[in-house]
Amino acid sequence: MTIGEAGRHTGWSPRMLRYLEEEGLVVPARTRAGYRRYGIRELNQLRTLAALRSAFAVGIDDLAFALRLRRESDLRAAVETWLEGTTEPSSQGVTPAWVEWEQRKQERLLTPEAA
Amino acid sequence: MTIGEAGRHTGWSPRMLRYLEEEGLVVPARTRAGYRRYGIRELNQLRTLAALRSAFAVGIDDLAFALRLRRESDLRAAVETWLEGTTEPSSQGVTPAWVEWEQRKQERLLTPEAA
DNA sequence: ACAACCTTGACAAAGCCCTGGTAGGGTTGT
DNA sequence: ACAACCCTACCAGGGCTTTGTCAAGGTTGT
Repeated sequence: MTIGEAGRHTGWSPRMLRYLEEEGLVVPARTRAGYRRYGIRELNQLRTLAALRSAFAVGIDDLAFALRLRRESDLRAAVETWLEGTTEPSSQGVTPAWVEWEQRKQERLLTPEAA
Repeated sequence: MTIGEAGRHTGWSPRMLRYLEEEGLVVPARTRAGYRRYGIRELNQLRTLAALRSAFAVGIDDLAFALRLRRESDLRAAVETWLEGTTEPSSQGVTPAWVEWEQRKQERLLTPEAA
């Protein structure tokens, strides 16, 4: 299935399909001559992507970031630790020791040169 | 610790601290008169945030999305399922049945009105 | 009381994201 | 061989993000 056909089946313009490939979100195989070849798998990705966007107002850059999170484990660890620091309820005035400890963990993650 | 002091300690401008609050990334408590009150917890969040940005080139919107992922479980499930469809190795020409099945899972997640 | 700080709200410039279009050239099925 | 399609590379414009600045007014420590 060529890029034009894929576009007609999914509602994306060829231009956008090339853009999505550039962003690493939907990367089709190529023929020997360089033509993009979309299969069932890619079609489903494209339809799902469109649905995600309209149902949750998720941007392309957001999905790209989610991909980065899956691929770069350092980044994932740092972000997760930061999220913990953000989401934990945190008592009002006092700062319990474990909070400090959590935050230290972040600093360690973010300064790899201290090895 | 007031917004100005927090800024001096972390390198953020007061303007940016208000912006970060607006985005839900670092939300300080308030005094009865409405002044923002930054504690150790917030200072650490701010420093870590700056480090994340410069070490991994992560945008503020990216972190905001990570927060959304943590809070909205529907969104998280949909994105994770989509990621699986994207990252799985996928054999060349044929489309094994389990891929179809995976993709169906996504469609189910994205059409809640089909209940 | 007064200086120094805080509040919200608005405007604005620089820059990036998204998307379309166009130009010049290669591939393919009939 | 020809029409219809695909490729890459570039420019462009509307919209959003990021950040600063200014205005008019409230709070606070000395």
